[in-house]
Amino acid sequence: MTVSGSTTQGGILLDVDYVVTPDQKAHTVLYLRSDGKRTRQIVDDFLPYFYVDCTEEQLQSIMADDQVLAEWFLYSEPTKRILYEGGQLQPLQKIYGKQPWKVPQIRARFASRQIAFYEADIPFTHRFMIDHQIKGLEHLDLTTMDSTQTTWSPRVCSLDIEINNDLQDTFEELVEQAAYRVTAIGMSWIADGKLSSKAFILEEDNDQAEINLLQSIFDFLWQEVDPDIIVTYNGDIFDFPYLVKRLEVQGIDTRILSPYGDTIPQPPQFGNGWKIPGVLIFDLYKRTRWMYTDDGRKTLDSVALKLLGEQKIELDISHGELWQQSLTNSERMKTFREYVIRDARLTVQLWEAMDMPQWLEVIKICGGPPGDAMYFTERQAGEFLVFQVMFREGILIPRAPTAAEKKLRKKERISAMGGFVFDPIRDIASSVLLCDFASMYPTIIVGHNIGGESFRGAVGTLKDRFNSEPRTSMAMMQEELLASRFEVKEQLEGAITDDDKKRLKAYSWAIKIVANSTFGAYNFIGSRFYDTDLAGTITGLGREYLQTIGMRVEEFADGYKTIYGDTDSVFIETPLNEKIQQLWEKDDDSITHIPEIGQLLGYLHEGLPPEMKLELEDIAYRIIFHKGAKKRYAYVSALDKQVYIKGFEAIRNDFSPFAREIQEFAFERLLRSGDVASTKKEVIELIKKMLERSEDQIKREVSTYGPIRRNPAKYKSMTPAVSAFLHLNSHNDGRLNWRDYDFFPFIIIKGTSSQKNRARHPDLVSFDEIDLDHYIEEGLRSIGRFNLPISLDEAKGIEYRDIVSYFEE
DNA sequence: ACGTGTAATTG
DNA sequence: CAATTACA
Repeated sequence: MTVSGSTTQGGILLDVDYVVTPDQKAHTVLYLRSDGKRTRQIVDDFLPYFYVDCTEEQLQSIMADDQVLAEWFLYSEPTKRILYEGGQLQPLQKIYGKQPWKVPQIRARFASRQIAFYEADIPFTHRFMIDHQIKGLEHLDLTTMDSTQTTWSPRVCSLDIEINNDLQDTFEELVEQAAYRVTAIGMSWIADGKLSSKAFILEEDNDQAEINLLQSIFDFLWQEVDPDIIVTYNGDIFDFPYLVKRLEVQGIDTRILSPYGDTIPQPPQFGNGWKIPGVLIFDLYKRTRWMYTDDGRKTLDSVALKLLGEQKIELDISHGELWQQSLTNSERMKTFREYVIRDARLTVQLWEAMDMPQWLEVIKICGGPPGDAMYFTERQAGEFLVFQVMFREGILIPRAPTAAEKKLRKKERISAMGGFVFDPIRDIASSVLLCDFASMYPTIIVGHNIGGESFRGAVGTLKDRFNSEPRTSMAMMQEELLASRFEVKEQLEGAITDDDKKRLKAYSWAIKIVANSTFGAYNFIGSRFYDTDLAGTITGLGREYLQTIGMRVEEFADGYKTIYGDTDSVFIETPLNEKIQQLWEKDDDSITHIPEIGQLLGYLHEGLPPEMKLELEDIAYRIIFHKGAKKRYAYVSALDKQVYIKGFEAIRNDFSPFAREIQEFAFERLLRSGDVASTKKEVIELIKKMLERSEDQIKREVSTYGPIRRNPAKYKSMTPAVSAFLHLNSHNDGRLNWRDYDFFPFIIIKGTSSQKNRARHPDLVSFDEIDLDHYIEEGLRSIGRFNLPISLDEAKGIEYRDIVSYFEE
């Protein structure tokens, strides 16, 4: 390992990239933040390689008659690696070569000779991270190539451009020509916890002024702000492509967009975003999918309103016109400046509000190159950590499936069975222990040494399907994650400052994400680790353990009963009424020592692998089930006295807030009082009061959101939300685009025909049109389902318009 | 573009 | 019944 021309001992690894030398060799570029300064280092002796299953002699004779191969090839070495499937040690040739991008072409020459190859589909920069066992965004020592954990936090800066246009065109149309002047650029950045903003505004309407503006912006960005991360809102489809194009139009070298001034920005590839070597870039819009906003859209304003609570500033004219007026009117200039700064500030504030710092923790844990890992899915992050462990242990990373293989998998797949769910045996119960397995599937994987290396096949007893040697990569990875999560939890208990707590919580969250995401990969057709038999064995073990626990509860002592459970949880009814009553009456939420609980948990742990831990999650003073329906319950905690609702309509976003409030109130009253008759009265009182609210408030509360997932024409069965969109669109001459909405708000208006004919956008509904009966019934219907006699008929004593007339008839 | 299990509504 | 959704 040689770092050529190294001027530094090391630093925070911001990203990895590579350049090609004139003799067609790949040199790795490490981008670092070293003692606060930006620096890059070249590694000149890390080469692309992969493994082939043949002898040295074979390799030589192939090389002799294959010109393409010989040209790429540099040297080879005999080696041994463990095969992922079956875990056998295999002698192989490790072959090194020149250009990384030629690997697919080179491996094909072995495939055509029926020679097996391995790890020929790991991208070069990924290979670098894995082979050096290093982590991004952590401190990298260049002399030892070791990563160490730091508490470093990046400098984040937002970038937002304005152009002289009324934005009637689509982003694509604007970018196509880049015909309009850049009139302003806003930046907002956080350094040492302090937020600063700056607006650069074009003050004259001529080319030279625009050129000067564009140049000064990047001087300022790289000299003064010096960001590690540039964050935008829609920057991938607008700000970056527009800027690059506009720089070209004005004859400015696009390399000013690089902190080193010598590389050009790279457009998105494989679903990534724009890249500028040396700085990380992220478009926040990418993470707003399926976010609930008030108007159902995902503009910066809608998302900022939702997450930052900041109201939109309404402009009476377009951005372009505002800029034009600002050239001669200082008041307008002030407004324009405020507007530019505001958008930049909101964008940088969203970075935190959208929990992006937490995702940086995932990047650190998984060890992927930060520029790519920024765009990883949770599964990809989990898999990358497995790659890191596999390399360390000398196990070959399985090949990614081709498109054809994925298609075949989809066709032939027999999905693994999932978790087991108990039928609730009560409508209502008290003194119930809510227990669950901590990280159930990860602990099963560790406890049984599960993985492709040890799997003997889906035959025989579940517990006997895995060899104990070799230790699998998945089990090792999960074991390490469980240990570090345990460590973080201990640190968290000792943490004093809010900053430390926040950092540790983010880290703990990230570990959990990475651990949990890998199990699902076994059942995912796109994964390298796809194996439904293996997945089925894990879930099968889970079902076995859960059912055993369920039975053991009742063997423990009289009065203990399993009344419900789902996948990794058991709800245990106990005879501890007096002690739990005492807990309930205590003001704080600490657990008074109840020896029976400890004894029960001890009893339940007998026979479990040591890694598996059944934990007491909460104690329900009272709990309600809808008998016969799984995954639905509500309880009040004897510890923190809060009401928790799971699965019911009261927490479902496809029910109106109006109906949800009715159900939530009913649960709240019933759980606390335990009295059906008084609850019933109180619910009726509540509905009366709700109907006395202002028309505006009621209208807001009956507005419900439904998703628009595809082109409305492609729906076989029209949902109210889609039909409300079509209705609104017909009032806008068909100009609306369904893609602008993730969730579309609608209100059902009075009438007798089907809902799809009565769904309207709230703006097109007057209060008198609202079908209030529909919404009251929605609320009452869900209460009626408690199996507790609060029926619809009884509740019809409510006095209000239509129901009054119903009684008069 | 991690997984399965489940309940509910609409037409 | 199928289609659709959102939850655990």
